[in-house]
Amino acid sequence: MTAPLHLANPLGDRSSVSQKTFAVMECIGSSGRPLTVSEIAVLLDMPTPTVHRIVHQLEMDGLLVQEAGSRGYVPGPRLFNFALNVFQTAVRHGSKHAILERLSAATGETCNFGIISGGALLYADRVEASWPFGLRYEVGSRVPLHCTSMGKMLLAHQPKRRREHLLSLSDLHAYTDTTMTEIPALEEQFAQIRTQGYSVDNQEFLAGVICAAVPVRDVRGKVCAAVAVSAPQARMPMSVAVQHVPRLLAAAEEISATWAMDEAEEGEDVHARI
Amino acid sequence: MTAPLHLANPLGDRSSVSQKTFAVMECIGSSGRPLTVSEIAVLLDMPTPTVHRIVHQLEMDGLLVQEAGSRGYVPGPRLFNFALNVFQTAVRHGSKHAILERLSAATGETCNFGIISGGALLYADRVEASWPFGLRYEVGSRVPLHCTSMGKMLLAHQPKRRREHLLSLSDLHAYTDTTMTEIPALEEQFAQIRTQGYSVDNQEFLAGVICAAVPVRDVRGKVCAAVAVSAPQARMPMSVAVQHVPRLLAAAEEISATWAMDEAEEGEDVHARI
DNA sequence: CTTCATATTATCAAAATCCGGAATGAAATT
DNA sequence: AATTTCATTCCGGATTTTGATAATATGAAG
Repeated sequence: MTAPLHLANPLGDRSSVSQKTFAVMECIGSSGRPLTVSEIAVLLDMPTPTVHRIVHQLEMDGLLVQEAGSRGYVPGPRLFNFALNVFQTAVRHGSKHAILERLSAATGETCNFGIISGGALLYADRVEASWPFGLRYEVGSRVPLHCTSMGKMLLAHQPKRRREHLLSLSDLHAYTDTTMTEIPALEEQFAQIRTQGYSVDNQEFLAGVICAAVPVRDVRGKVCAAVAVSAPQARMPMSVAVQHVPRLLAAAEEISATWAMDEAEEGEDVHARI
Repeated sequence: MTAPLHLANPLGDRSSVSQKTFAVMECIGSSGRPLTVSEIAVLLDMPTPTVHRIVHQLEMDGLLVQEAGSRGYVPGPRLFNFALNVFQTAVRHGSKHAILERLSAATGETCNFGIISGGALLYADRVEASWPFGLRYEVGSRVPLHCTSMGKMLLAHQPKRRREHLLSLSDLHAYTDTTMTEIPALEEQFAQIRTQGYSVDNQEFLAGVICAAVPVRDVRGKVCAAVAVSAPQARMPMSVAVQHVPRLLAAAEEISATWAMDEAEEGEDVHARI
């Protein structure tokens, strides 16, 4: 429970069966070729009997099939079908991504869209600037809430109760010497964030990296996500970051608008759609 | 172990955690809209706490995310990425499908590609004839081995040991009055199938349905899959079905040829590809 | 603002599953 | 035929899973 959430789990935990099972499917999916039981065992560093059990189960479920002739396994029909369905729901995702791309083009920097997920900030979408810049926090990564611009923005707009809960899950680790680790100081900043309408990260998580974030509101006006721009200080000092805020706000507004459209499509009974 | 495999499990067993977990993901994927914990519980007929636990775990793993604002969950970035990978491996699958389409056009009937999977015959691919014909065994379905043309073809070419094992798993259920349920009679037919190079199903599984199948061989010449044509007897009496055999053989040969191409691409160290 | 109905999340002891080393069996390679 | 590699089965101890119950949060209605 007091899990070390510091950074994103790079390949996922593997403590539960489900996690191991998904890891096996992911492994086969990303390799793009038939994999044998023992190859999977090596790639995932798991005991052979365990992999065998999982693969066998997945075969019984129609999720994997043995490539005709060879000994390797490939995604089965049911998995293709599942992948297709997941993909079709991506249209919603699409319009948001396009907005981020325009924002990135306008600012010339990397732009992110984040939400709170699992007690941390999840990079739900991102568009990289074309600049050569080593640091890569990919989509799906999780970063701490208390020392990132999007994290602080979202914390600032949580109900007090939930904010306290979220902060209690964190150890408020000091990643750099500007990281804020005291709750009173953070609360003071949250108030300021609510007033000024944007938040910044002045190298509080990664030395040399500056970010600025604005809130994204849902149909009812509640803050539910954030949009941010990030870049090395050398290229984007704080004064420049702040100048991007109006553009960020415009993009956030556009994203909110896409949700209003979604809303119109819905409204049926649960059973009607399946 | 003595599982009733008669027909395909329509929505999959749900005895293990992994199966339940996948069912939850599948449910969200196929609904195409955000689903809440309790909606999922209703749809899958599972206890709410169980669904809650699974969803929470999936959220932690980055596979699901809570749709900004709402309480419903949608596929997360990691799941999109996975779906993309699974899809990319479909190109390989693609060439086989094109061959089946040509075969279906040439014969004017529904054509299938099947393999043995999980002790039954799995429809790994199929192309439907445009004729109006109610019966639909979709891709991913499993049918018995002992009373289908593809099943008998594949059984006939298994090593004796494995064939005995596969038959022992089956209860040799009599689906129609032409179904063969005696091992000696089946063995006799297997010998005939090996000699004549094709197998037929004379309404042994479904009354009124005729099928003919030929073997597909892997690079080393071993039989590893089957191609079949099927249609209602009214349209395709046995005499007509047998006339399609040369076309079937040609298609099987084409499919084998695509594997020879695959083979050329492979041959690297396991670690090189991930 | 308070109350009520509904949905979500936490708890916990019993029960079932999972685990993986070791042994065995099958198949490819030399 | 011998050798090596890979796949599969076994099995009892350890860990996880389970789901009824209860506490809590949310949102609507009064």
